[in-house]
Amino acid sequence: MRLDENSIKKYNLTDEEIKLTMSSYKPKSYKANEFFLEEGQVCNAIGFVTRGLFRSFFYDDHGNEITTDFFPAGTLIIAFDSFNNRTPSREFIRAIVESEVMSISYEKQKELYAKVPAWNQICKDLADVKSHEMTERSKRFQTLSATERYHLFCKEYPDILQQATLGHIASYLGVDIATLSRIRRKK
Amino acid sequence: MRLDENSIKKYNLTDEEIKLTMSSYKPKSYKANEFFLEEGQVCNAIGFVTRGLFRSFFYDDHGNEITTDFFPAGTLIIAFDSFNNRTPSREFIRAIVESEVMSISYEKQKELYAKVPAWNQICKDLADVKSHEMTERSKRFQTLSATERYHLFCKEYPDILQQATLGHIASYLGVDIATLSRIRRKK
DNA sequence: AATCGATTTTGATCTTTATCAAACAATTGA
DNA sequence: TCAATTGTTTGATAAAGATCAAAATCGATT
Repeated sequence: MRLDENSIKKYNLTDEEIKLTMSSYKPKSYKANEFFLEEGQVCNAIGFVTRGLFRSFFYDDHGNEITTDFFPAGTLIIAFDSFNNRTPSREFIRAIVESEVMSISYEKQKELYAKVPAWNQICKDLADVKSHEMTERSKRFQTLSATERYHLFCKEYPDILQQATLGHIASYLGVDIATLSRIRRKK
Repeated sequence: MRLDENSIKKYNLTDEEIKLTMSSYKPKSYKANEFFLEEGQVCNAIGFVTRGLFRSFFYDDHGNEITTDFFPAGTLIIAFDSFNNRTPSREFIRAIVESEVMSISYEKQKELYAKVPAWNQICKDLADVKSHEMTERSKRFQTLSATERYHLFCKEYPDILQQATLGHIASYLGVDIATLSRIRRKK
């Protein structure tokens, strides 16, 4: 989920509101492999990735890590369900490389809702974007082969391609590691 | 997306608000194969299915109909992207059997926002539910075989199983028709 | 009841993807 | 720098799923 200066403009925030928003966010650094969120925790913050790359994943029945999403710089990092419903997350979110995040706690976020009304709309829109993204992702599984999904991934996320391992990408695309290795070679 | 009396209770609507809401919805009947929404139209209404079954679909590059969702009684029927962004839909929504829908226009919906504040929260929550559903759907494509996806579908939607064709379900699950026929036989 | 169209099943075959195991390469930390 | 770990490639083989075409079934209509 991407959030940048342009996309925020249309909400016409006042300088005061922008200041309030900015001061609510705190920067934090993450070493490679450090967790933004561990399984079983309630997701207590929304993070805005300013540098680096994260991924979210869970363990399937066979104990394999299944990557569900990547969070490069410029995107929001959040365990949606856990954050919204205040329930323990069944996912991990972990830095792939050294990263930096501006984050805001659940409580601060609630305060912002009251002080900066536009935030309600922003969060509604974020939920819409998220559901759109997930719908597109499902459509690809419905209609594309493993090879096609991989090529689309390469085109869309050339940056992630450099930093994530083959294994991360394979599980994200729902393909076996060995198979993805062969797909990659053929290009 | 399901919406029933129980799920609506937590918003503590006043009698007045409930009356306003109810009077904003108009019933409409659909014959089998009639369209709730045709491709290229802007989705101008949210519908609440009271009877019957709908499905949404689009055409892929080879001209095949790809079913993206089913809408049985008790669920909301809406082309999310189109409705929210006021853009022409790339999907069709069509009745599978004779059906009935309570629907509200985009404009009326906007009015409700103003008159019944809780509707903002309801719609935010609906977006959250939608993104949750789509995330789960993606996870299944990532981790389950065609057979496993089909069995889960049978368990979760025994009613749809009776009314939709094999072809509808096959494309929904991302499986070839012939393959799904064989999967079904083996059970 | 006969017919038309749509849907489903089936057989034969081909392609894609998974599995298992081993070798190889890269990375990290002592 | 040298293990030790982690990640990637490769080969052989099996299983899953797609494709094509024909036959069978089902429903609705005349």
